[in-house]
Amino acid sequence: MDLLTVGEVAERSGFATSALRYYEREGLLSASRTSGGQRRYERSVLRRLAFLRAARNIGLTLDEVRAALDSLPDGRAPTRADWTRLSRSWKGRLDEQIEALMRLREGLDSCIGCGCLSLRVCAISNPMDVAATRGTGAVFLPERLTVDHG
Amino acid sequence: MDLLTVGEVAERSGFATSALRYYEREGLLSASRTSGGQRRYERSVLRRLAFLRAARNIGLTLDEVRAALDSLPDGRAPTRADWTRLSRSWKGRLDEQIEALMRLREGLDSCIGCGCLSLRVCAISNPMDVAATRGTGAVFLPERLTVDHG
DNA sequence: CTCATAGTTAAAGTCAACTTCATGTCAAGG
DNA sequence: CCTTGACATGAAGTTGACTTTAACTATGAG
Repeated sequence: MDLLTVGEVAERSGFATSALRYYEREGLLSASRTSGGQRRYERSVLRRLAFLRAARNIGLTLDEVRAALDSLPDGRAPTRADWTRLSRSWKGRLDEQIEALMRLREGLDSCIGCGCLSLRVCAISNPMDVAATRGTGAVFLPERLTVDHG
Repeated sequence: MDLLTVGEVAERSGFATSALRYYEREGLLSASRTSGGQRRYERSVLRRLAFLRAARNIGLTLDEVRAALDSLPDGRAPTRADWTRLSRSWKGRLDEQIEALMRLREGLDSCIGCGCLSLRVCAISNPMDVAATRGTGAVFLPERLTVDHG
C-alpha cells in the first residue's frame, strides 16, 4: 500500500484526524481522494507533519508555519539552505524566549533572597514604578510573550 | 482622596477597566461601592494587581492566581513565609520552562550543525521514531508546554 | 442645573487551534 | 450482499482571558 488513510496518518503522526482535516482546510496539508471521496495521503505528509509539530513546539502559530512551508516550493525537497534558514530563525525565537524567562527568574531570585516582608517593597511583585515610567503593559517580558490569546 | 475609581486603578495598574471588572466577577478582586453603585478601590488593590501581573507574566492561569491569593487570608498582609513559598514555586515553574526550551534549542543547534539536506534524516524535524517508541504526543517539550488551548 | 466624562450591567463577540456533533457514505472481510 | 468500522461534511462547541456593544446612570466642574 503506497497511500495512507487519514487514520493511519493520525496514528503515525500523533495528530488527531480532526486536526488533519483542519490543517487541510487551512491549506497546510493536501491529499488525493479515492473515487468515494476519502482522503489518501502520500508518505511525505509525515515529514510535513513532523515539521509542523516541531514548529508548533517551538511556539510558531499556524500562520507562521504556513508561511514557512510556503517558502518551500511544493515539488522539491527542502534544500540545505532552506533548512538552515528556517531553523536559524527558530533558534532566534528560542533565544529570546529563554532570555526573557531567565530575566524573570533573576528578579524572582533576588526577591526570595531579599526576604521582604511585604509585596509593597518587592520589585517583582510591585512593578508599578516601572509601569509608571515606561507606560502600561508588559513589565517583565517582551510584548510578544505577554500578549496571549485575548 | 482615599479610594480609587476604576479608571484610576486601570491607569495605575495598566489593566483595562474591562479586565478589572472581569477579575472582580472571577473573585480575584473586590471593591466597595458608592451610593450610586460605582466601584471604589482601596489602594491595596494595586499590590494585588501587581501580584496578579507578575504571576500572569510567569504563566500562571487565573485559577492558579486565585488559589495563590486565597492562600493569603484576606485581612492580613502576606508574611515572609507566604511570599517565600509562592515565589519559590514560581521559580520551579520557570526552571522547568527554561530547561524545556534549552533542550529544544540544543536539538536545533545540532540540527543546524549537521547540515542534513533533508527533513527525513533530521532528528528535530522527524521525531516519529521517538514518537513510535514513546507513544504519540509531546516530543520535545513536557506535556504542560505543548498542550495549549485546544 | 447642566452636561461632558466616566461609570454601570448583561450578553455577546474575539482569538487560535482544534474538537464534537449530527447525519450520512465508503471499504473490505466473511 | 451485508455488516461493521472507518471516513465524509458543515456547523456548532470548547477554552481562557478578556473586549465589545448597547442601553443606561452617576459624578462633579462650571
